[in-house]
Amino acid sequence: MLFSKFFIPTLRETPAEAEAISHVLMLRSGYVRQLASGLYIYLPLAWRVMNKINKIIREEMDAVGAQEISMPGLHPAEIWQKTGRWSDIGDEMFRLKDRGGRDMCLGMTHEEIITWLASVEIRSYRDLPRIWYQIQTKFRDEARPKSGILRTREFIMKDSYSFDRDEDGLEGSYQKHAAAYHRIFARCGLKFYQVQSDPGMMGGAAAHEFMAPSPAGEDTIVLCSKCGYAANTELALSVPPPQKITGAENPPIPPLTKGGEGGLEDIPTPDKRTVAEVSNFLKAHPSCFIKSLLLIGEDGPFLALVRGDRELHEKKLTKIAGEFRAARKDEVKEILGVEAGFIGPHNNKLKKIADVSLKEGIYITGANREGFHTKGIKPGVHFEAEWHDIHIAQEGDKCSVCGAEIRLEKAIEIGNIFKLGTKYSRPLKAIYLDENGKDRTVIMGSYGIGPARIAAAAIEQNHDKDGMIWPQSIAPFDIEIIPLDLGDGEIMKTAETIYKDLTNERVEALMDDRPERPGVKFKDADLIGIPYQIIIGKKGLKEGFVELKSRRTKETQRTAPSDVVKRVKERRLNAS
RNA sequence: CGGGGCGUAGCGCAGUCCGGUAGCGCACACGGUUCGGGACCGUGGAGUCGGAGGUUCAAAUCCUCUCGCCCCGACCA
Repeated sequence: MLFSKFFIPTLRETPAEAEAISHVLMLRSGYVRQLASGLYIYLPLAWRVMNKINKIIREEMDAVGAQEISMPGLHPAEIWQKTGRWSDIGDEMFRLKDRGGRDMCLGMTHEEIITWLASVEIRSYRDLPRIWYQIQTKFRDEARPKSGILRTREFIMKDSYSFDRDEDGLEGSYQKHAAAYHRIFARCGLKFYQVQSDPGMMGGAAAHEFMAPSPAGEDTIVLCSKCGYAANTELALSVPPPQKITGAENPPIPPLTKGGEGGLEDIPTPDKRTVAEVSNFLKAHPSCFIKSLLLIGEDGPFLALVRGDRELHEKKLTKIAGEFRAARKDEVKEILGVEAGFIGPHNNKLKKIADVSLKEGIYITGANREGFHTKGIKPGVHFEAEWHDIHIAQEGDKCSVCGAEIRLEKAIEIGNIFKLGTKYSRPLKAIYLDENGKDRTVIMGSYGIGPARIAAAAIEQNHDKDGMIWPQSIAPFDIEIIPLDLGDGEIMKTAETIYKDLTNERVEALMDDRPERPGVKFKDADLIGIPYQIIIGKKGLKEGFVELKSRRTKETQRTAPSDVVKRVKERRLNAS
């Protein structure tokens, strides 16, 4: 391909609206243009990358026996009404009416549609198992599109769906997908983790996400390098380290009473309400405090208790206690008779859900008395509670499985796998007859990959100050040929010969035949990030060599023009 | 949906507080000199100042409304 004929509108300056590195680089190096918030045009370079990614996905999906189909992007409302999602899903679904006034929507995902197909076509246990997939556009009216192509309102997704006779079958399909996904992401040159995730509104029992670590990621994952525990913080368990009493000038230890048993002591803490304020005032570490949060649940008010140095995990608590909201100021006063800054778990009969980190230790909490905190609180002694892990895992916590220290990383979700069970097959009546002629509901799984996110993650993980550095497997071209002087007959003859030879060898080469100065060509080549460059200049040619340069390492190998094709092929083999 | 920021030439920005003929750099076109890491000189074209309404002799600038884009949070099937 000739650079002069190929549309690569590189930018010298960084566009103002871009923040994420992948976004900045994709704009600057002429890969994408933004049409509107969350809507992007993929220019030729980006589209080549997408096609390479999709090709890898197809190969690996086909290899586990999946079959590609294509479903409509426009759906009738009726089918979404049958599964209840027409009303469960809010503004995120694009809705419209056809000319006959029928409700329609743009597909955000295709569980309903594929299950409809299964319900019509799958009759017998002999028709199972099945895996069907497509690579197709989805529409979601995102509350906040962001980070370039990482979160958009229209995007391409590989989505596959498995249909099995029973749970064992589903487990098999699930593992097939997990294995295929590992191969896909590895082949795309990504660093990634498979982590436990929240099945959420998809319903069903188990779910995992595939996460590419990157500061641009929207998710945080918890990782244990000792036992391999890996989970999204939306559900990750962890064990906070013991409370820090040492060094405290005012430890939460209660004064001794006659019986030798620790009693409670109220200490004045005027106008000190937050953990930070009281901790500062009393010179005691935040882990010596109990944070008491008054919440209003479906069955009335209750207290959520977490240690002062940890945050309440609302999602975890919702799973335990159902929907809730924070109590308003006047409600706190009415229910506990005291301002929010001074409430504590003792002296009241409210239902309490406490974080497991509070099981050990002695604490300071609000005294349920204006301007006072109470010292010497022993959970289990001075108050009773239901115990659960309801804190957000954070750096410094220990692994809940093996006790080793965990670490947290930001990550981009590039794929997910869900065990759906019968959430869709039951309402849509995807039923088969088993060997005994008995009706059974098909067991389903759903599995997604975001090709654009693979591309963005690849850039986030592979770039330097000069631009992108594509993994060989998904690079838009294998190599860029850079003849430095178009006016020099020998340079051009050498460049054209190499270009032709590479093309004959099915190496995809981009030749920068523009009448630009060398500096411009070098800068653009580094920006667009093709993994290898062949630089052909007057000086080298005089001594009989061209330069084969690695974009990543910037290492340059002097090579005879006649050898360069061979060398390139060697490198490609090593890379894959 | 809550909080913040920004809309001026294709791109990056100044000018807005304090109203008075719309500017700079890059890019673009032409001529010349250059040619191994975003060259230099000269000439030139290009702007409904996001939009609507208002105040004023006069509005990019002040007021009201509105649209769009970005960032943080909420949400994320």
